[in-house]
Amino acid sequence: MKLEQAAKQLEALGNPKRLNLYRTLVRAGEAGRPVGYLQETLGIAPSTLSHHLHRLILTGLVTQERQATTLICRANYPVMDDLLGFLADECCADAACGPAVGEAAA
Amino acid sequence: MKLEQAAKQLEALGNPKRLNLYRTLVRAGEAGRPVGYLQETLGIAPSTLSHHLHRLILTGLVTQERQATTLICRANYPVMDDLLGFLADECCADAACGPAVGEAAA
DNA sequence: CATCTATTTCGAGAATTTTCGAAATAGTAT
DNA sequence: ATACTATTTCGAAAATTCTCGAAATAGATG
Repeated sequence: MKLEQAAKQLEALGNPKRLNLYRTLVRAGEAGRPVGYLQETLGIAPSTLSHHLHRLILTGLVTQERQATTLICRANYPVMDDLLGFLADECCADAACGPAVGEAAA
Repeated sequence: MKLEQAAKQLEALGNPKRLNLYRTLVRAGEAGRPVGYLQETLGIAPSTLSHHLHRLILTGLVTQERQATTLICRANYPVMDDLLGFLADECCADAACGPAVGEAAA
């Protein structure tokens, strides 16, 4: 996985509307969801949804399959797994990777 | 983890320069890296780097610690883990998808 | 205090994204 | 072919992001 592509995918997910859309598909699983259903559920204009969907599809995160006049959208799990792997993979690759205790803003 | 915050974090990572920056920190581990080192490594103007760093810090993905005049930057692993969890968590929650049935939040 | 290094803030121009309505296209059925 | 539903493409306005140089700030040291 190249950095450029990972960035594209993260950018695609980094918009609330698109993330919500993608999550809906992730939860839908193999069944997928038709574009029309997504449009009603998310409450955005058809042209706007189409635009967002297109971006998700370009990155490979979502696929579509035609069923008559309806387009079924599905989350592409392997692509998501690759992306998650990319993020987690090189943890501490350049250091002695200890247990990473969280001094986070708790 | 709220959708809005996850989107912010993904958006922060969804820029090649920032993703590269973040990856450098992830690989650096607990040692972290000083801003100046990052600036040279990534080859961008100090003000630009500062801007990107600020965005990463706002989302919680990166933390800073002062050491004299130098600022050490570190990846905040727990935050990344939360984000990865958010993405993977609800896989197929609305479908028959095997073992992913621990969800009571939604 | 003057000065040096490290980093951020300010201000602004260029590029990109987001949004939507209107019009176009894909597919089905009559 | 005509009509109908589902979805995309086009065109354009508003908002946001990205970038950098110049000036400002934080902290250490002489």
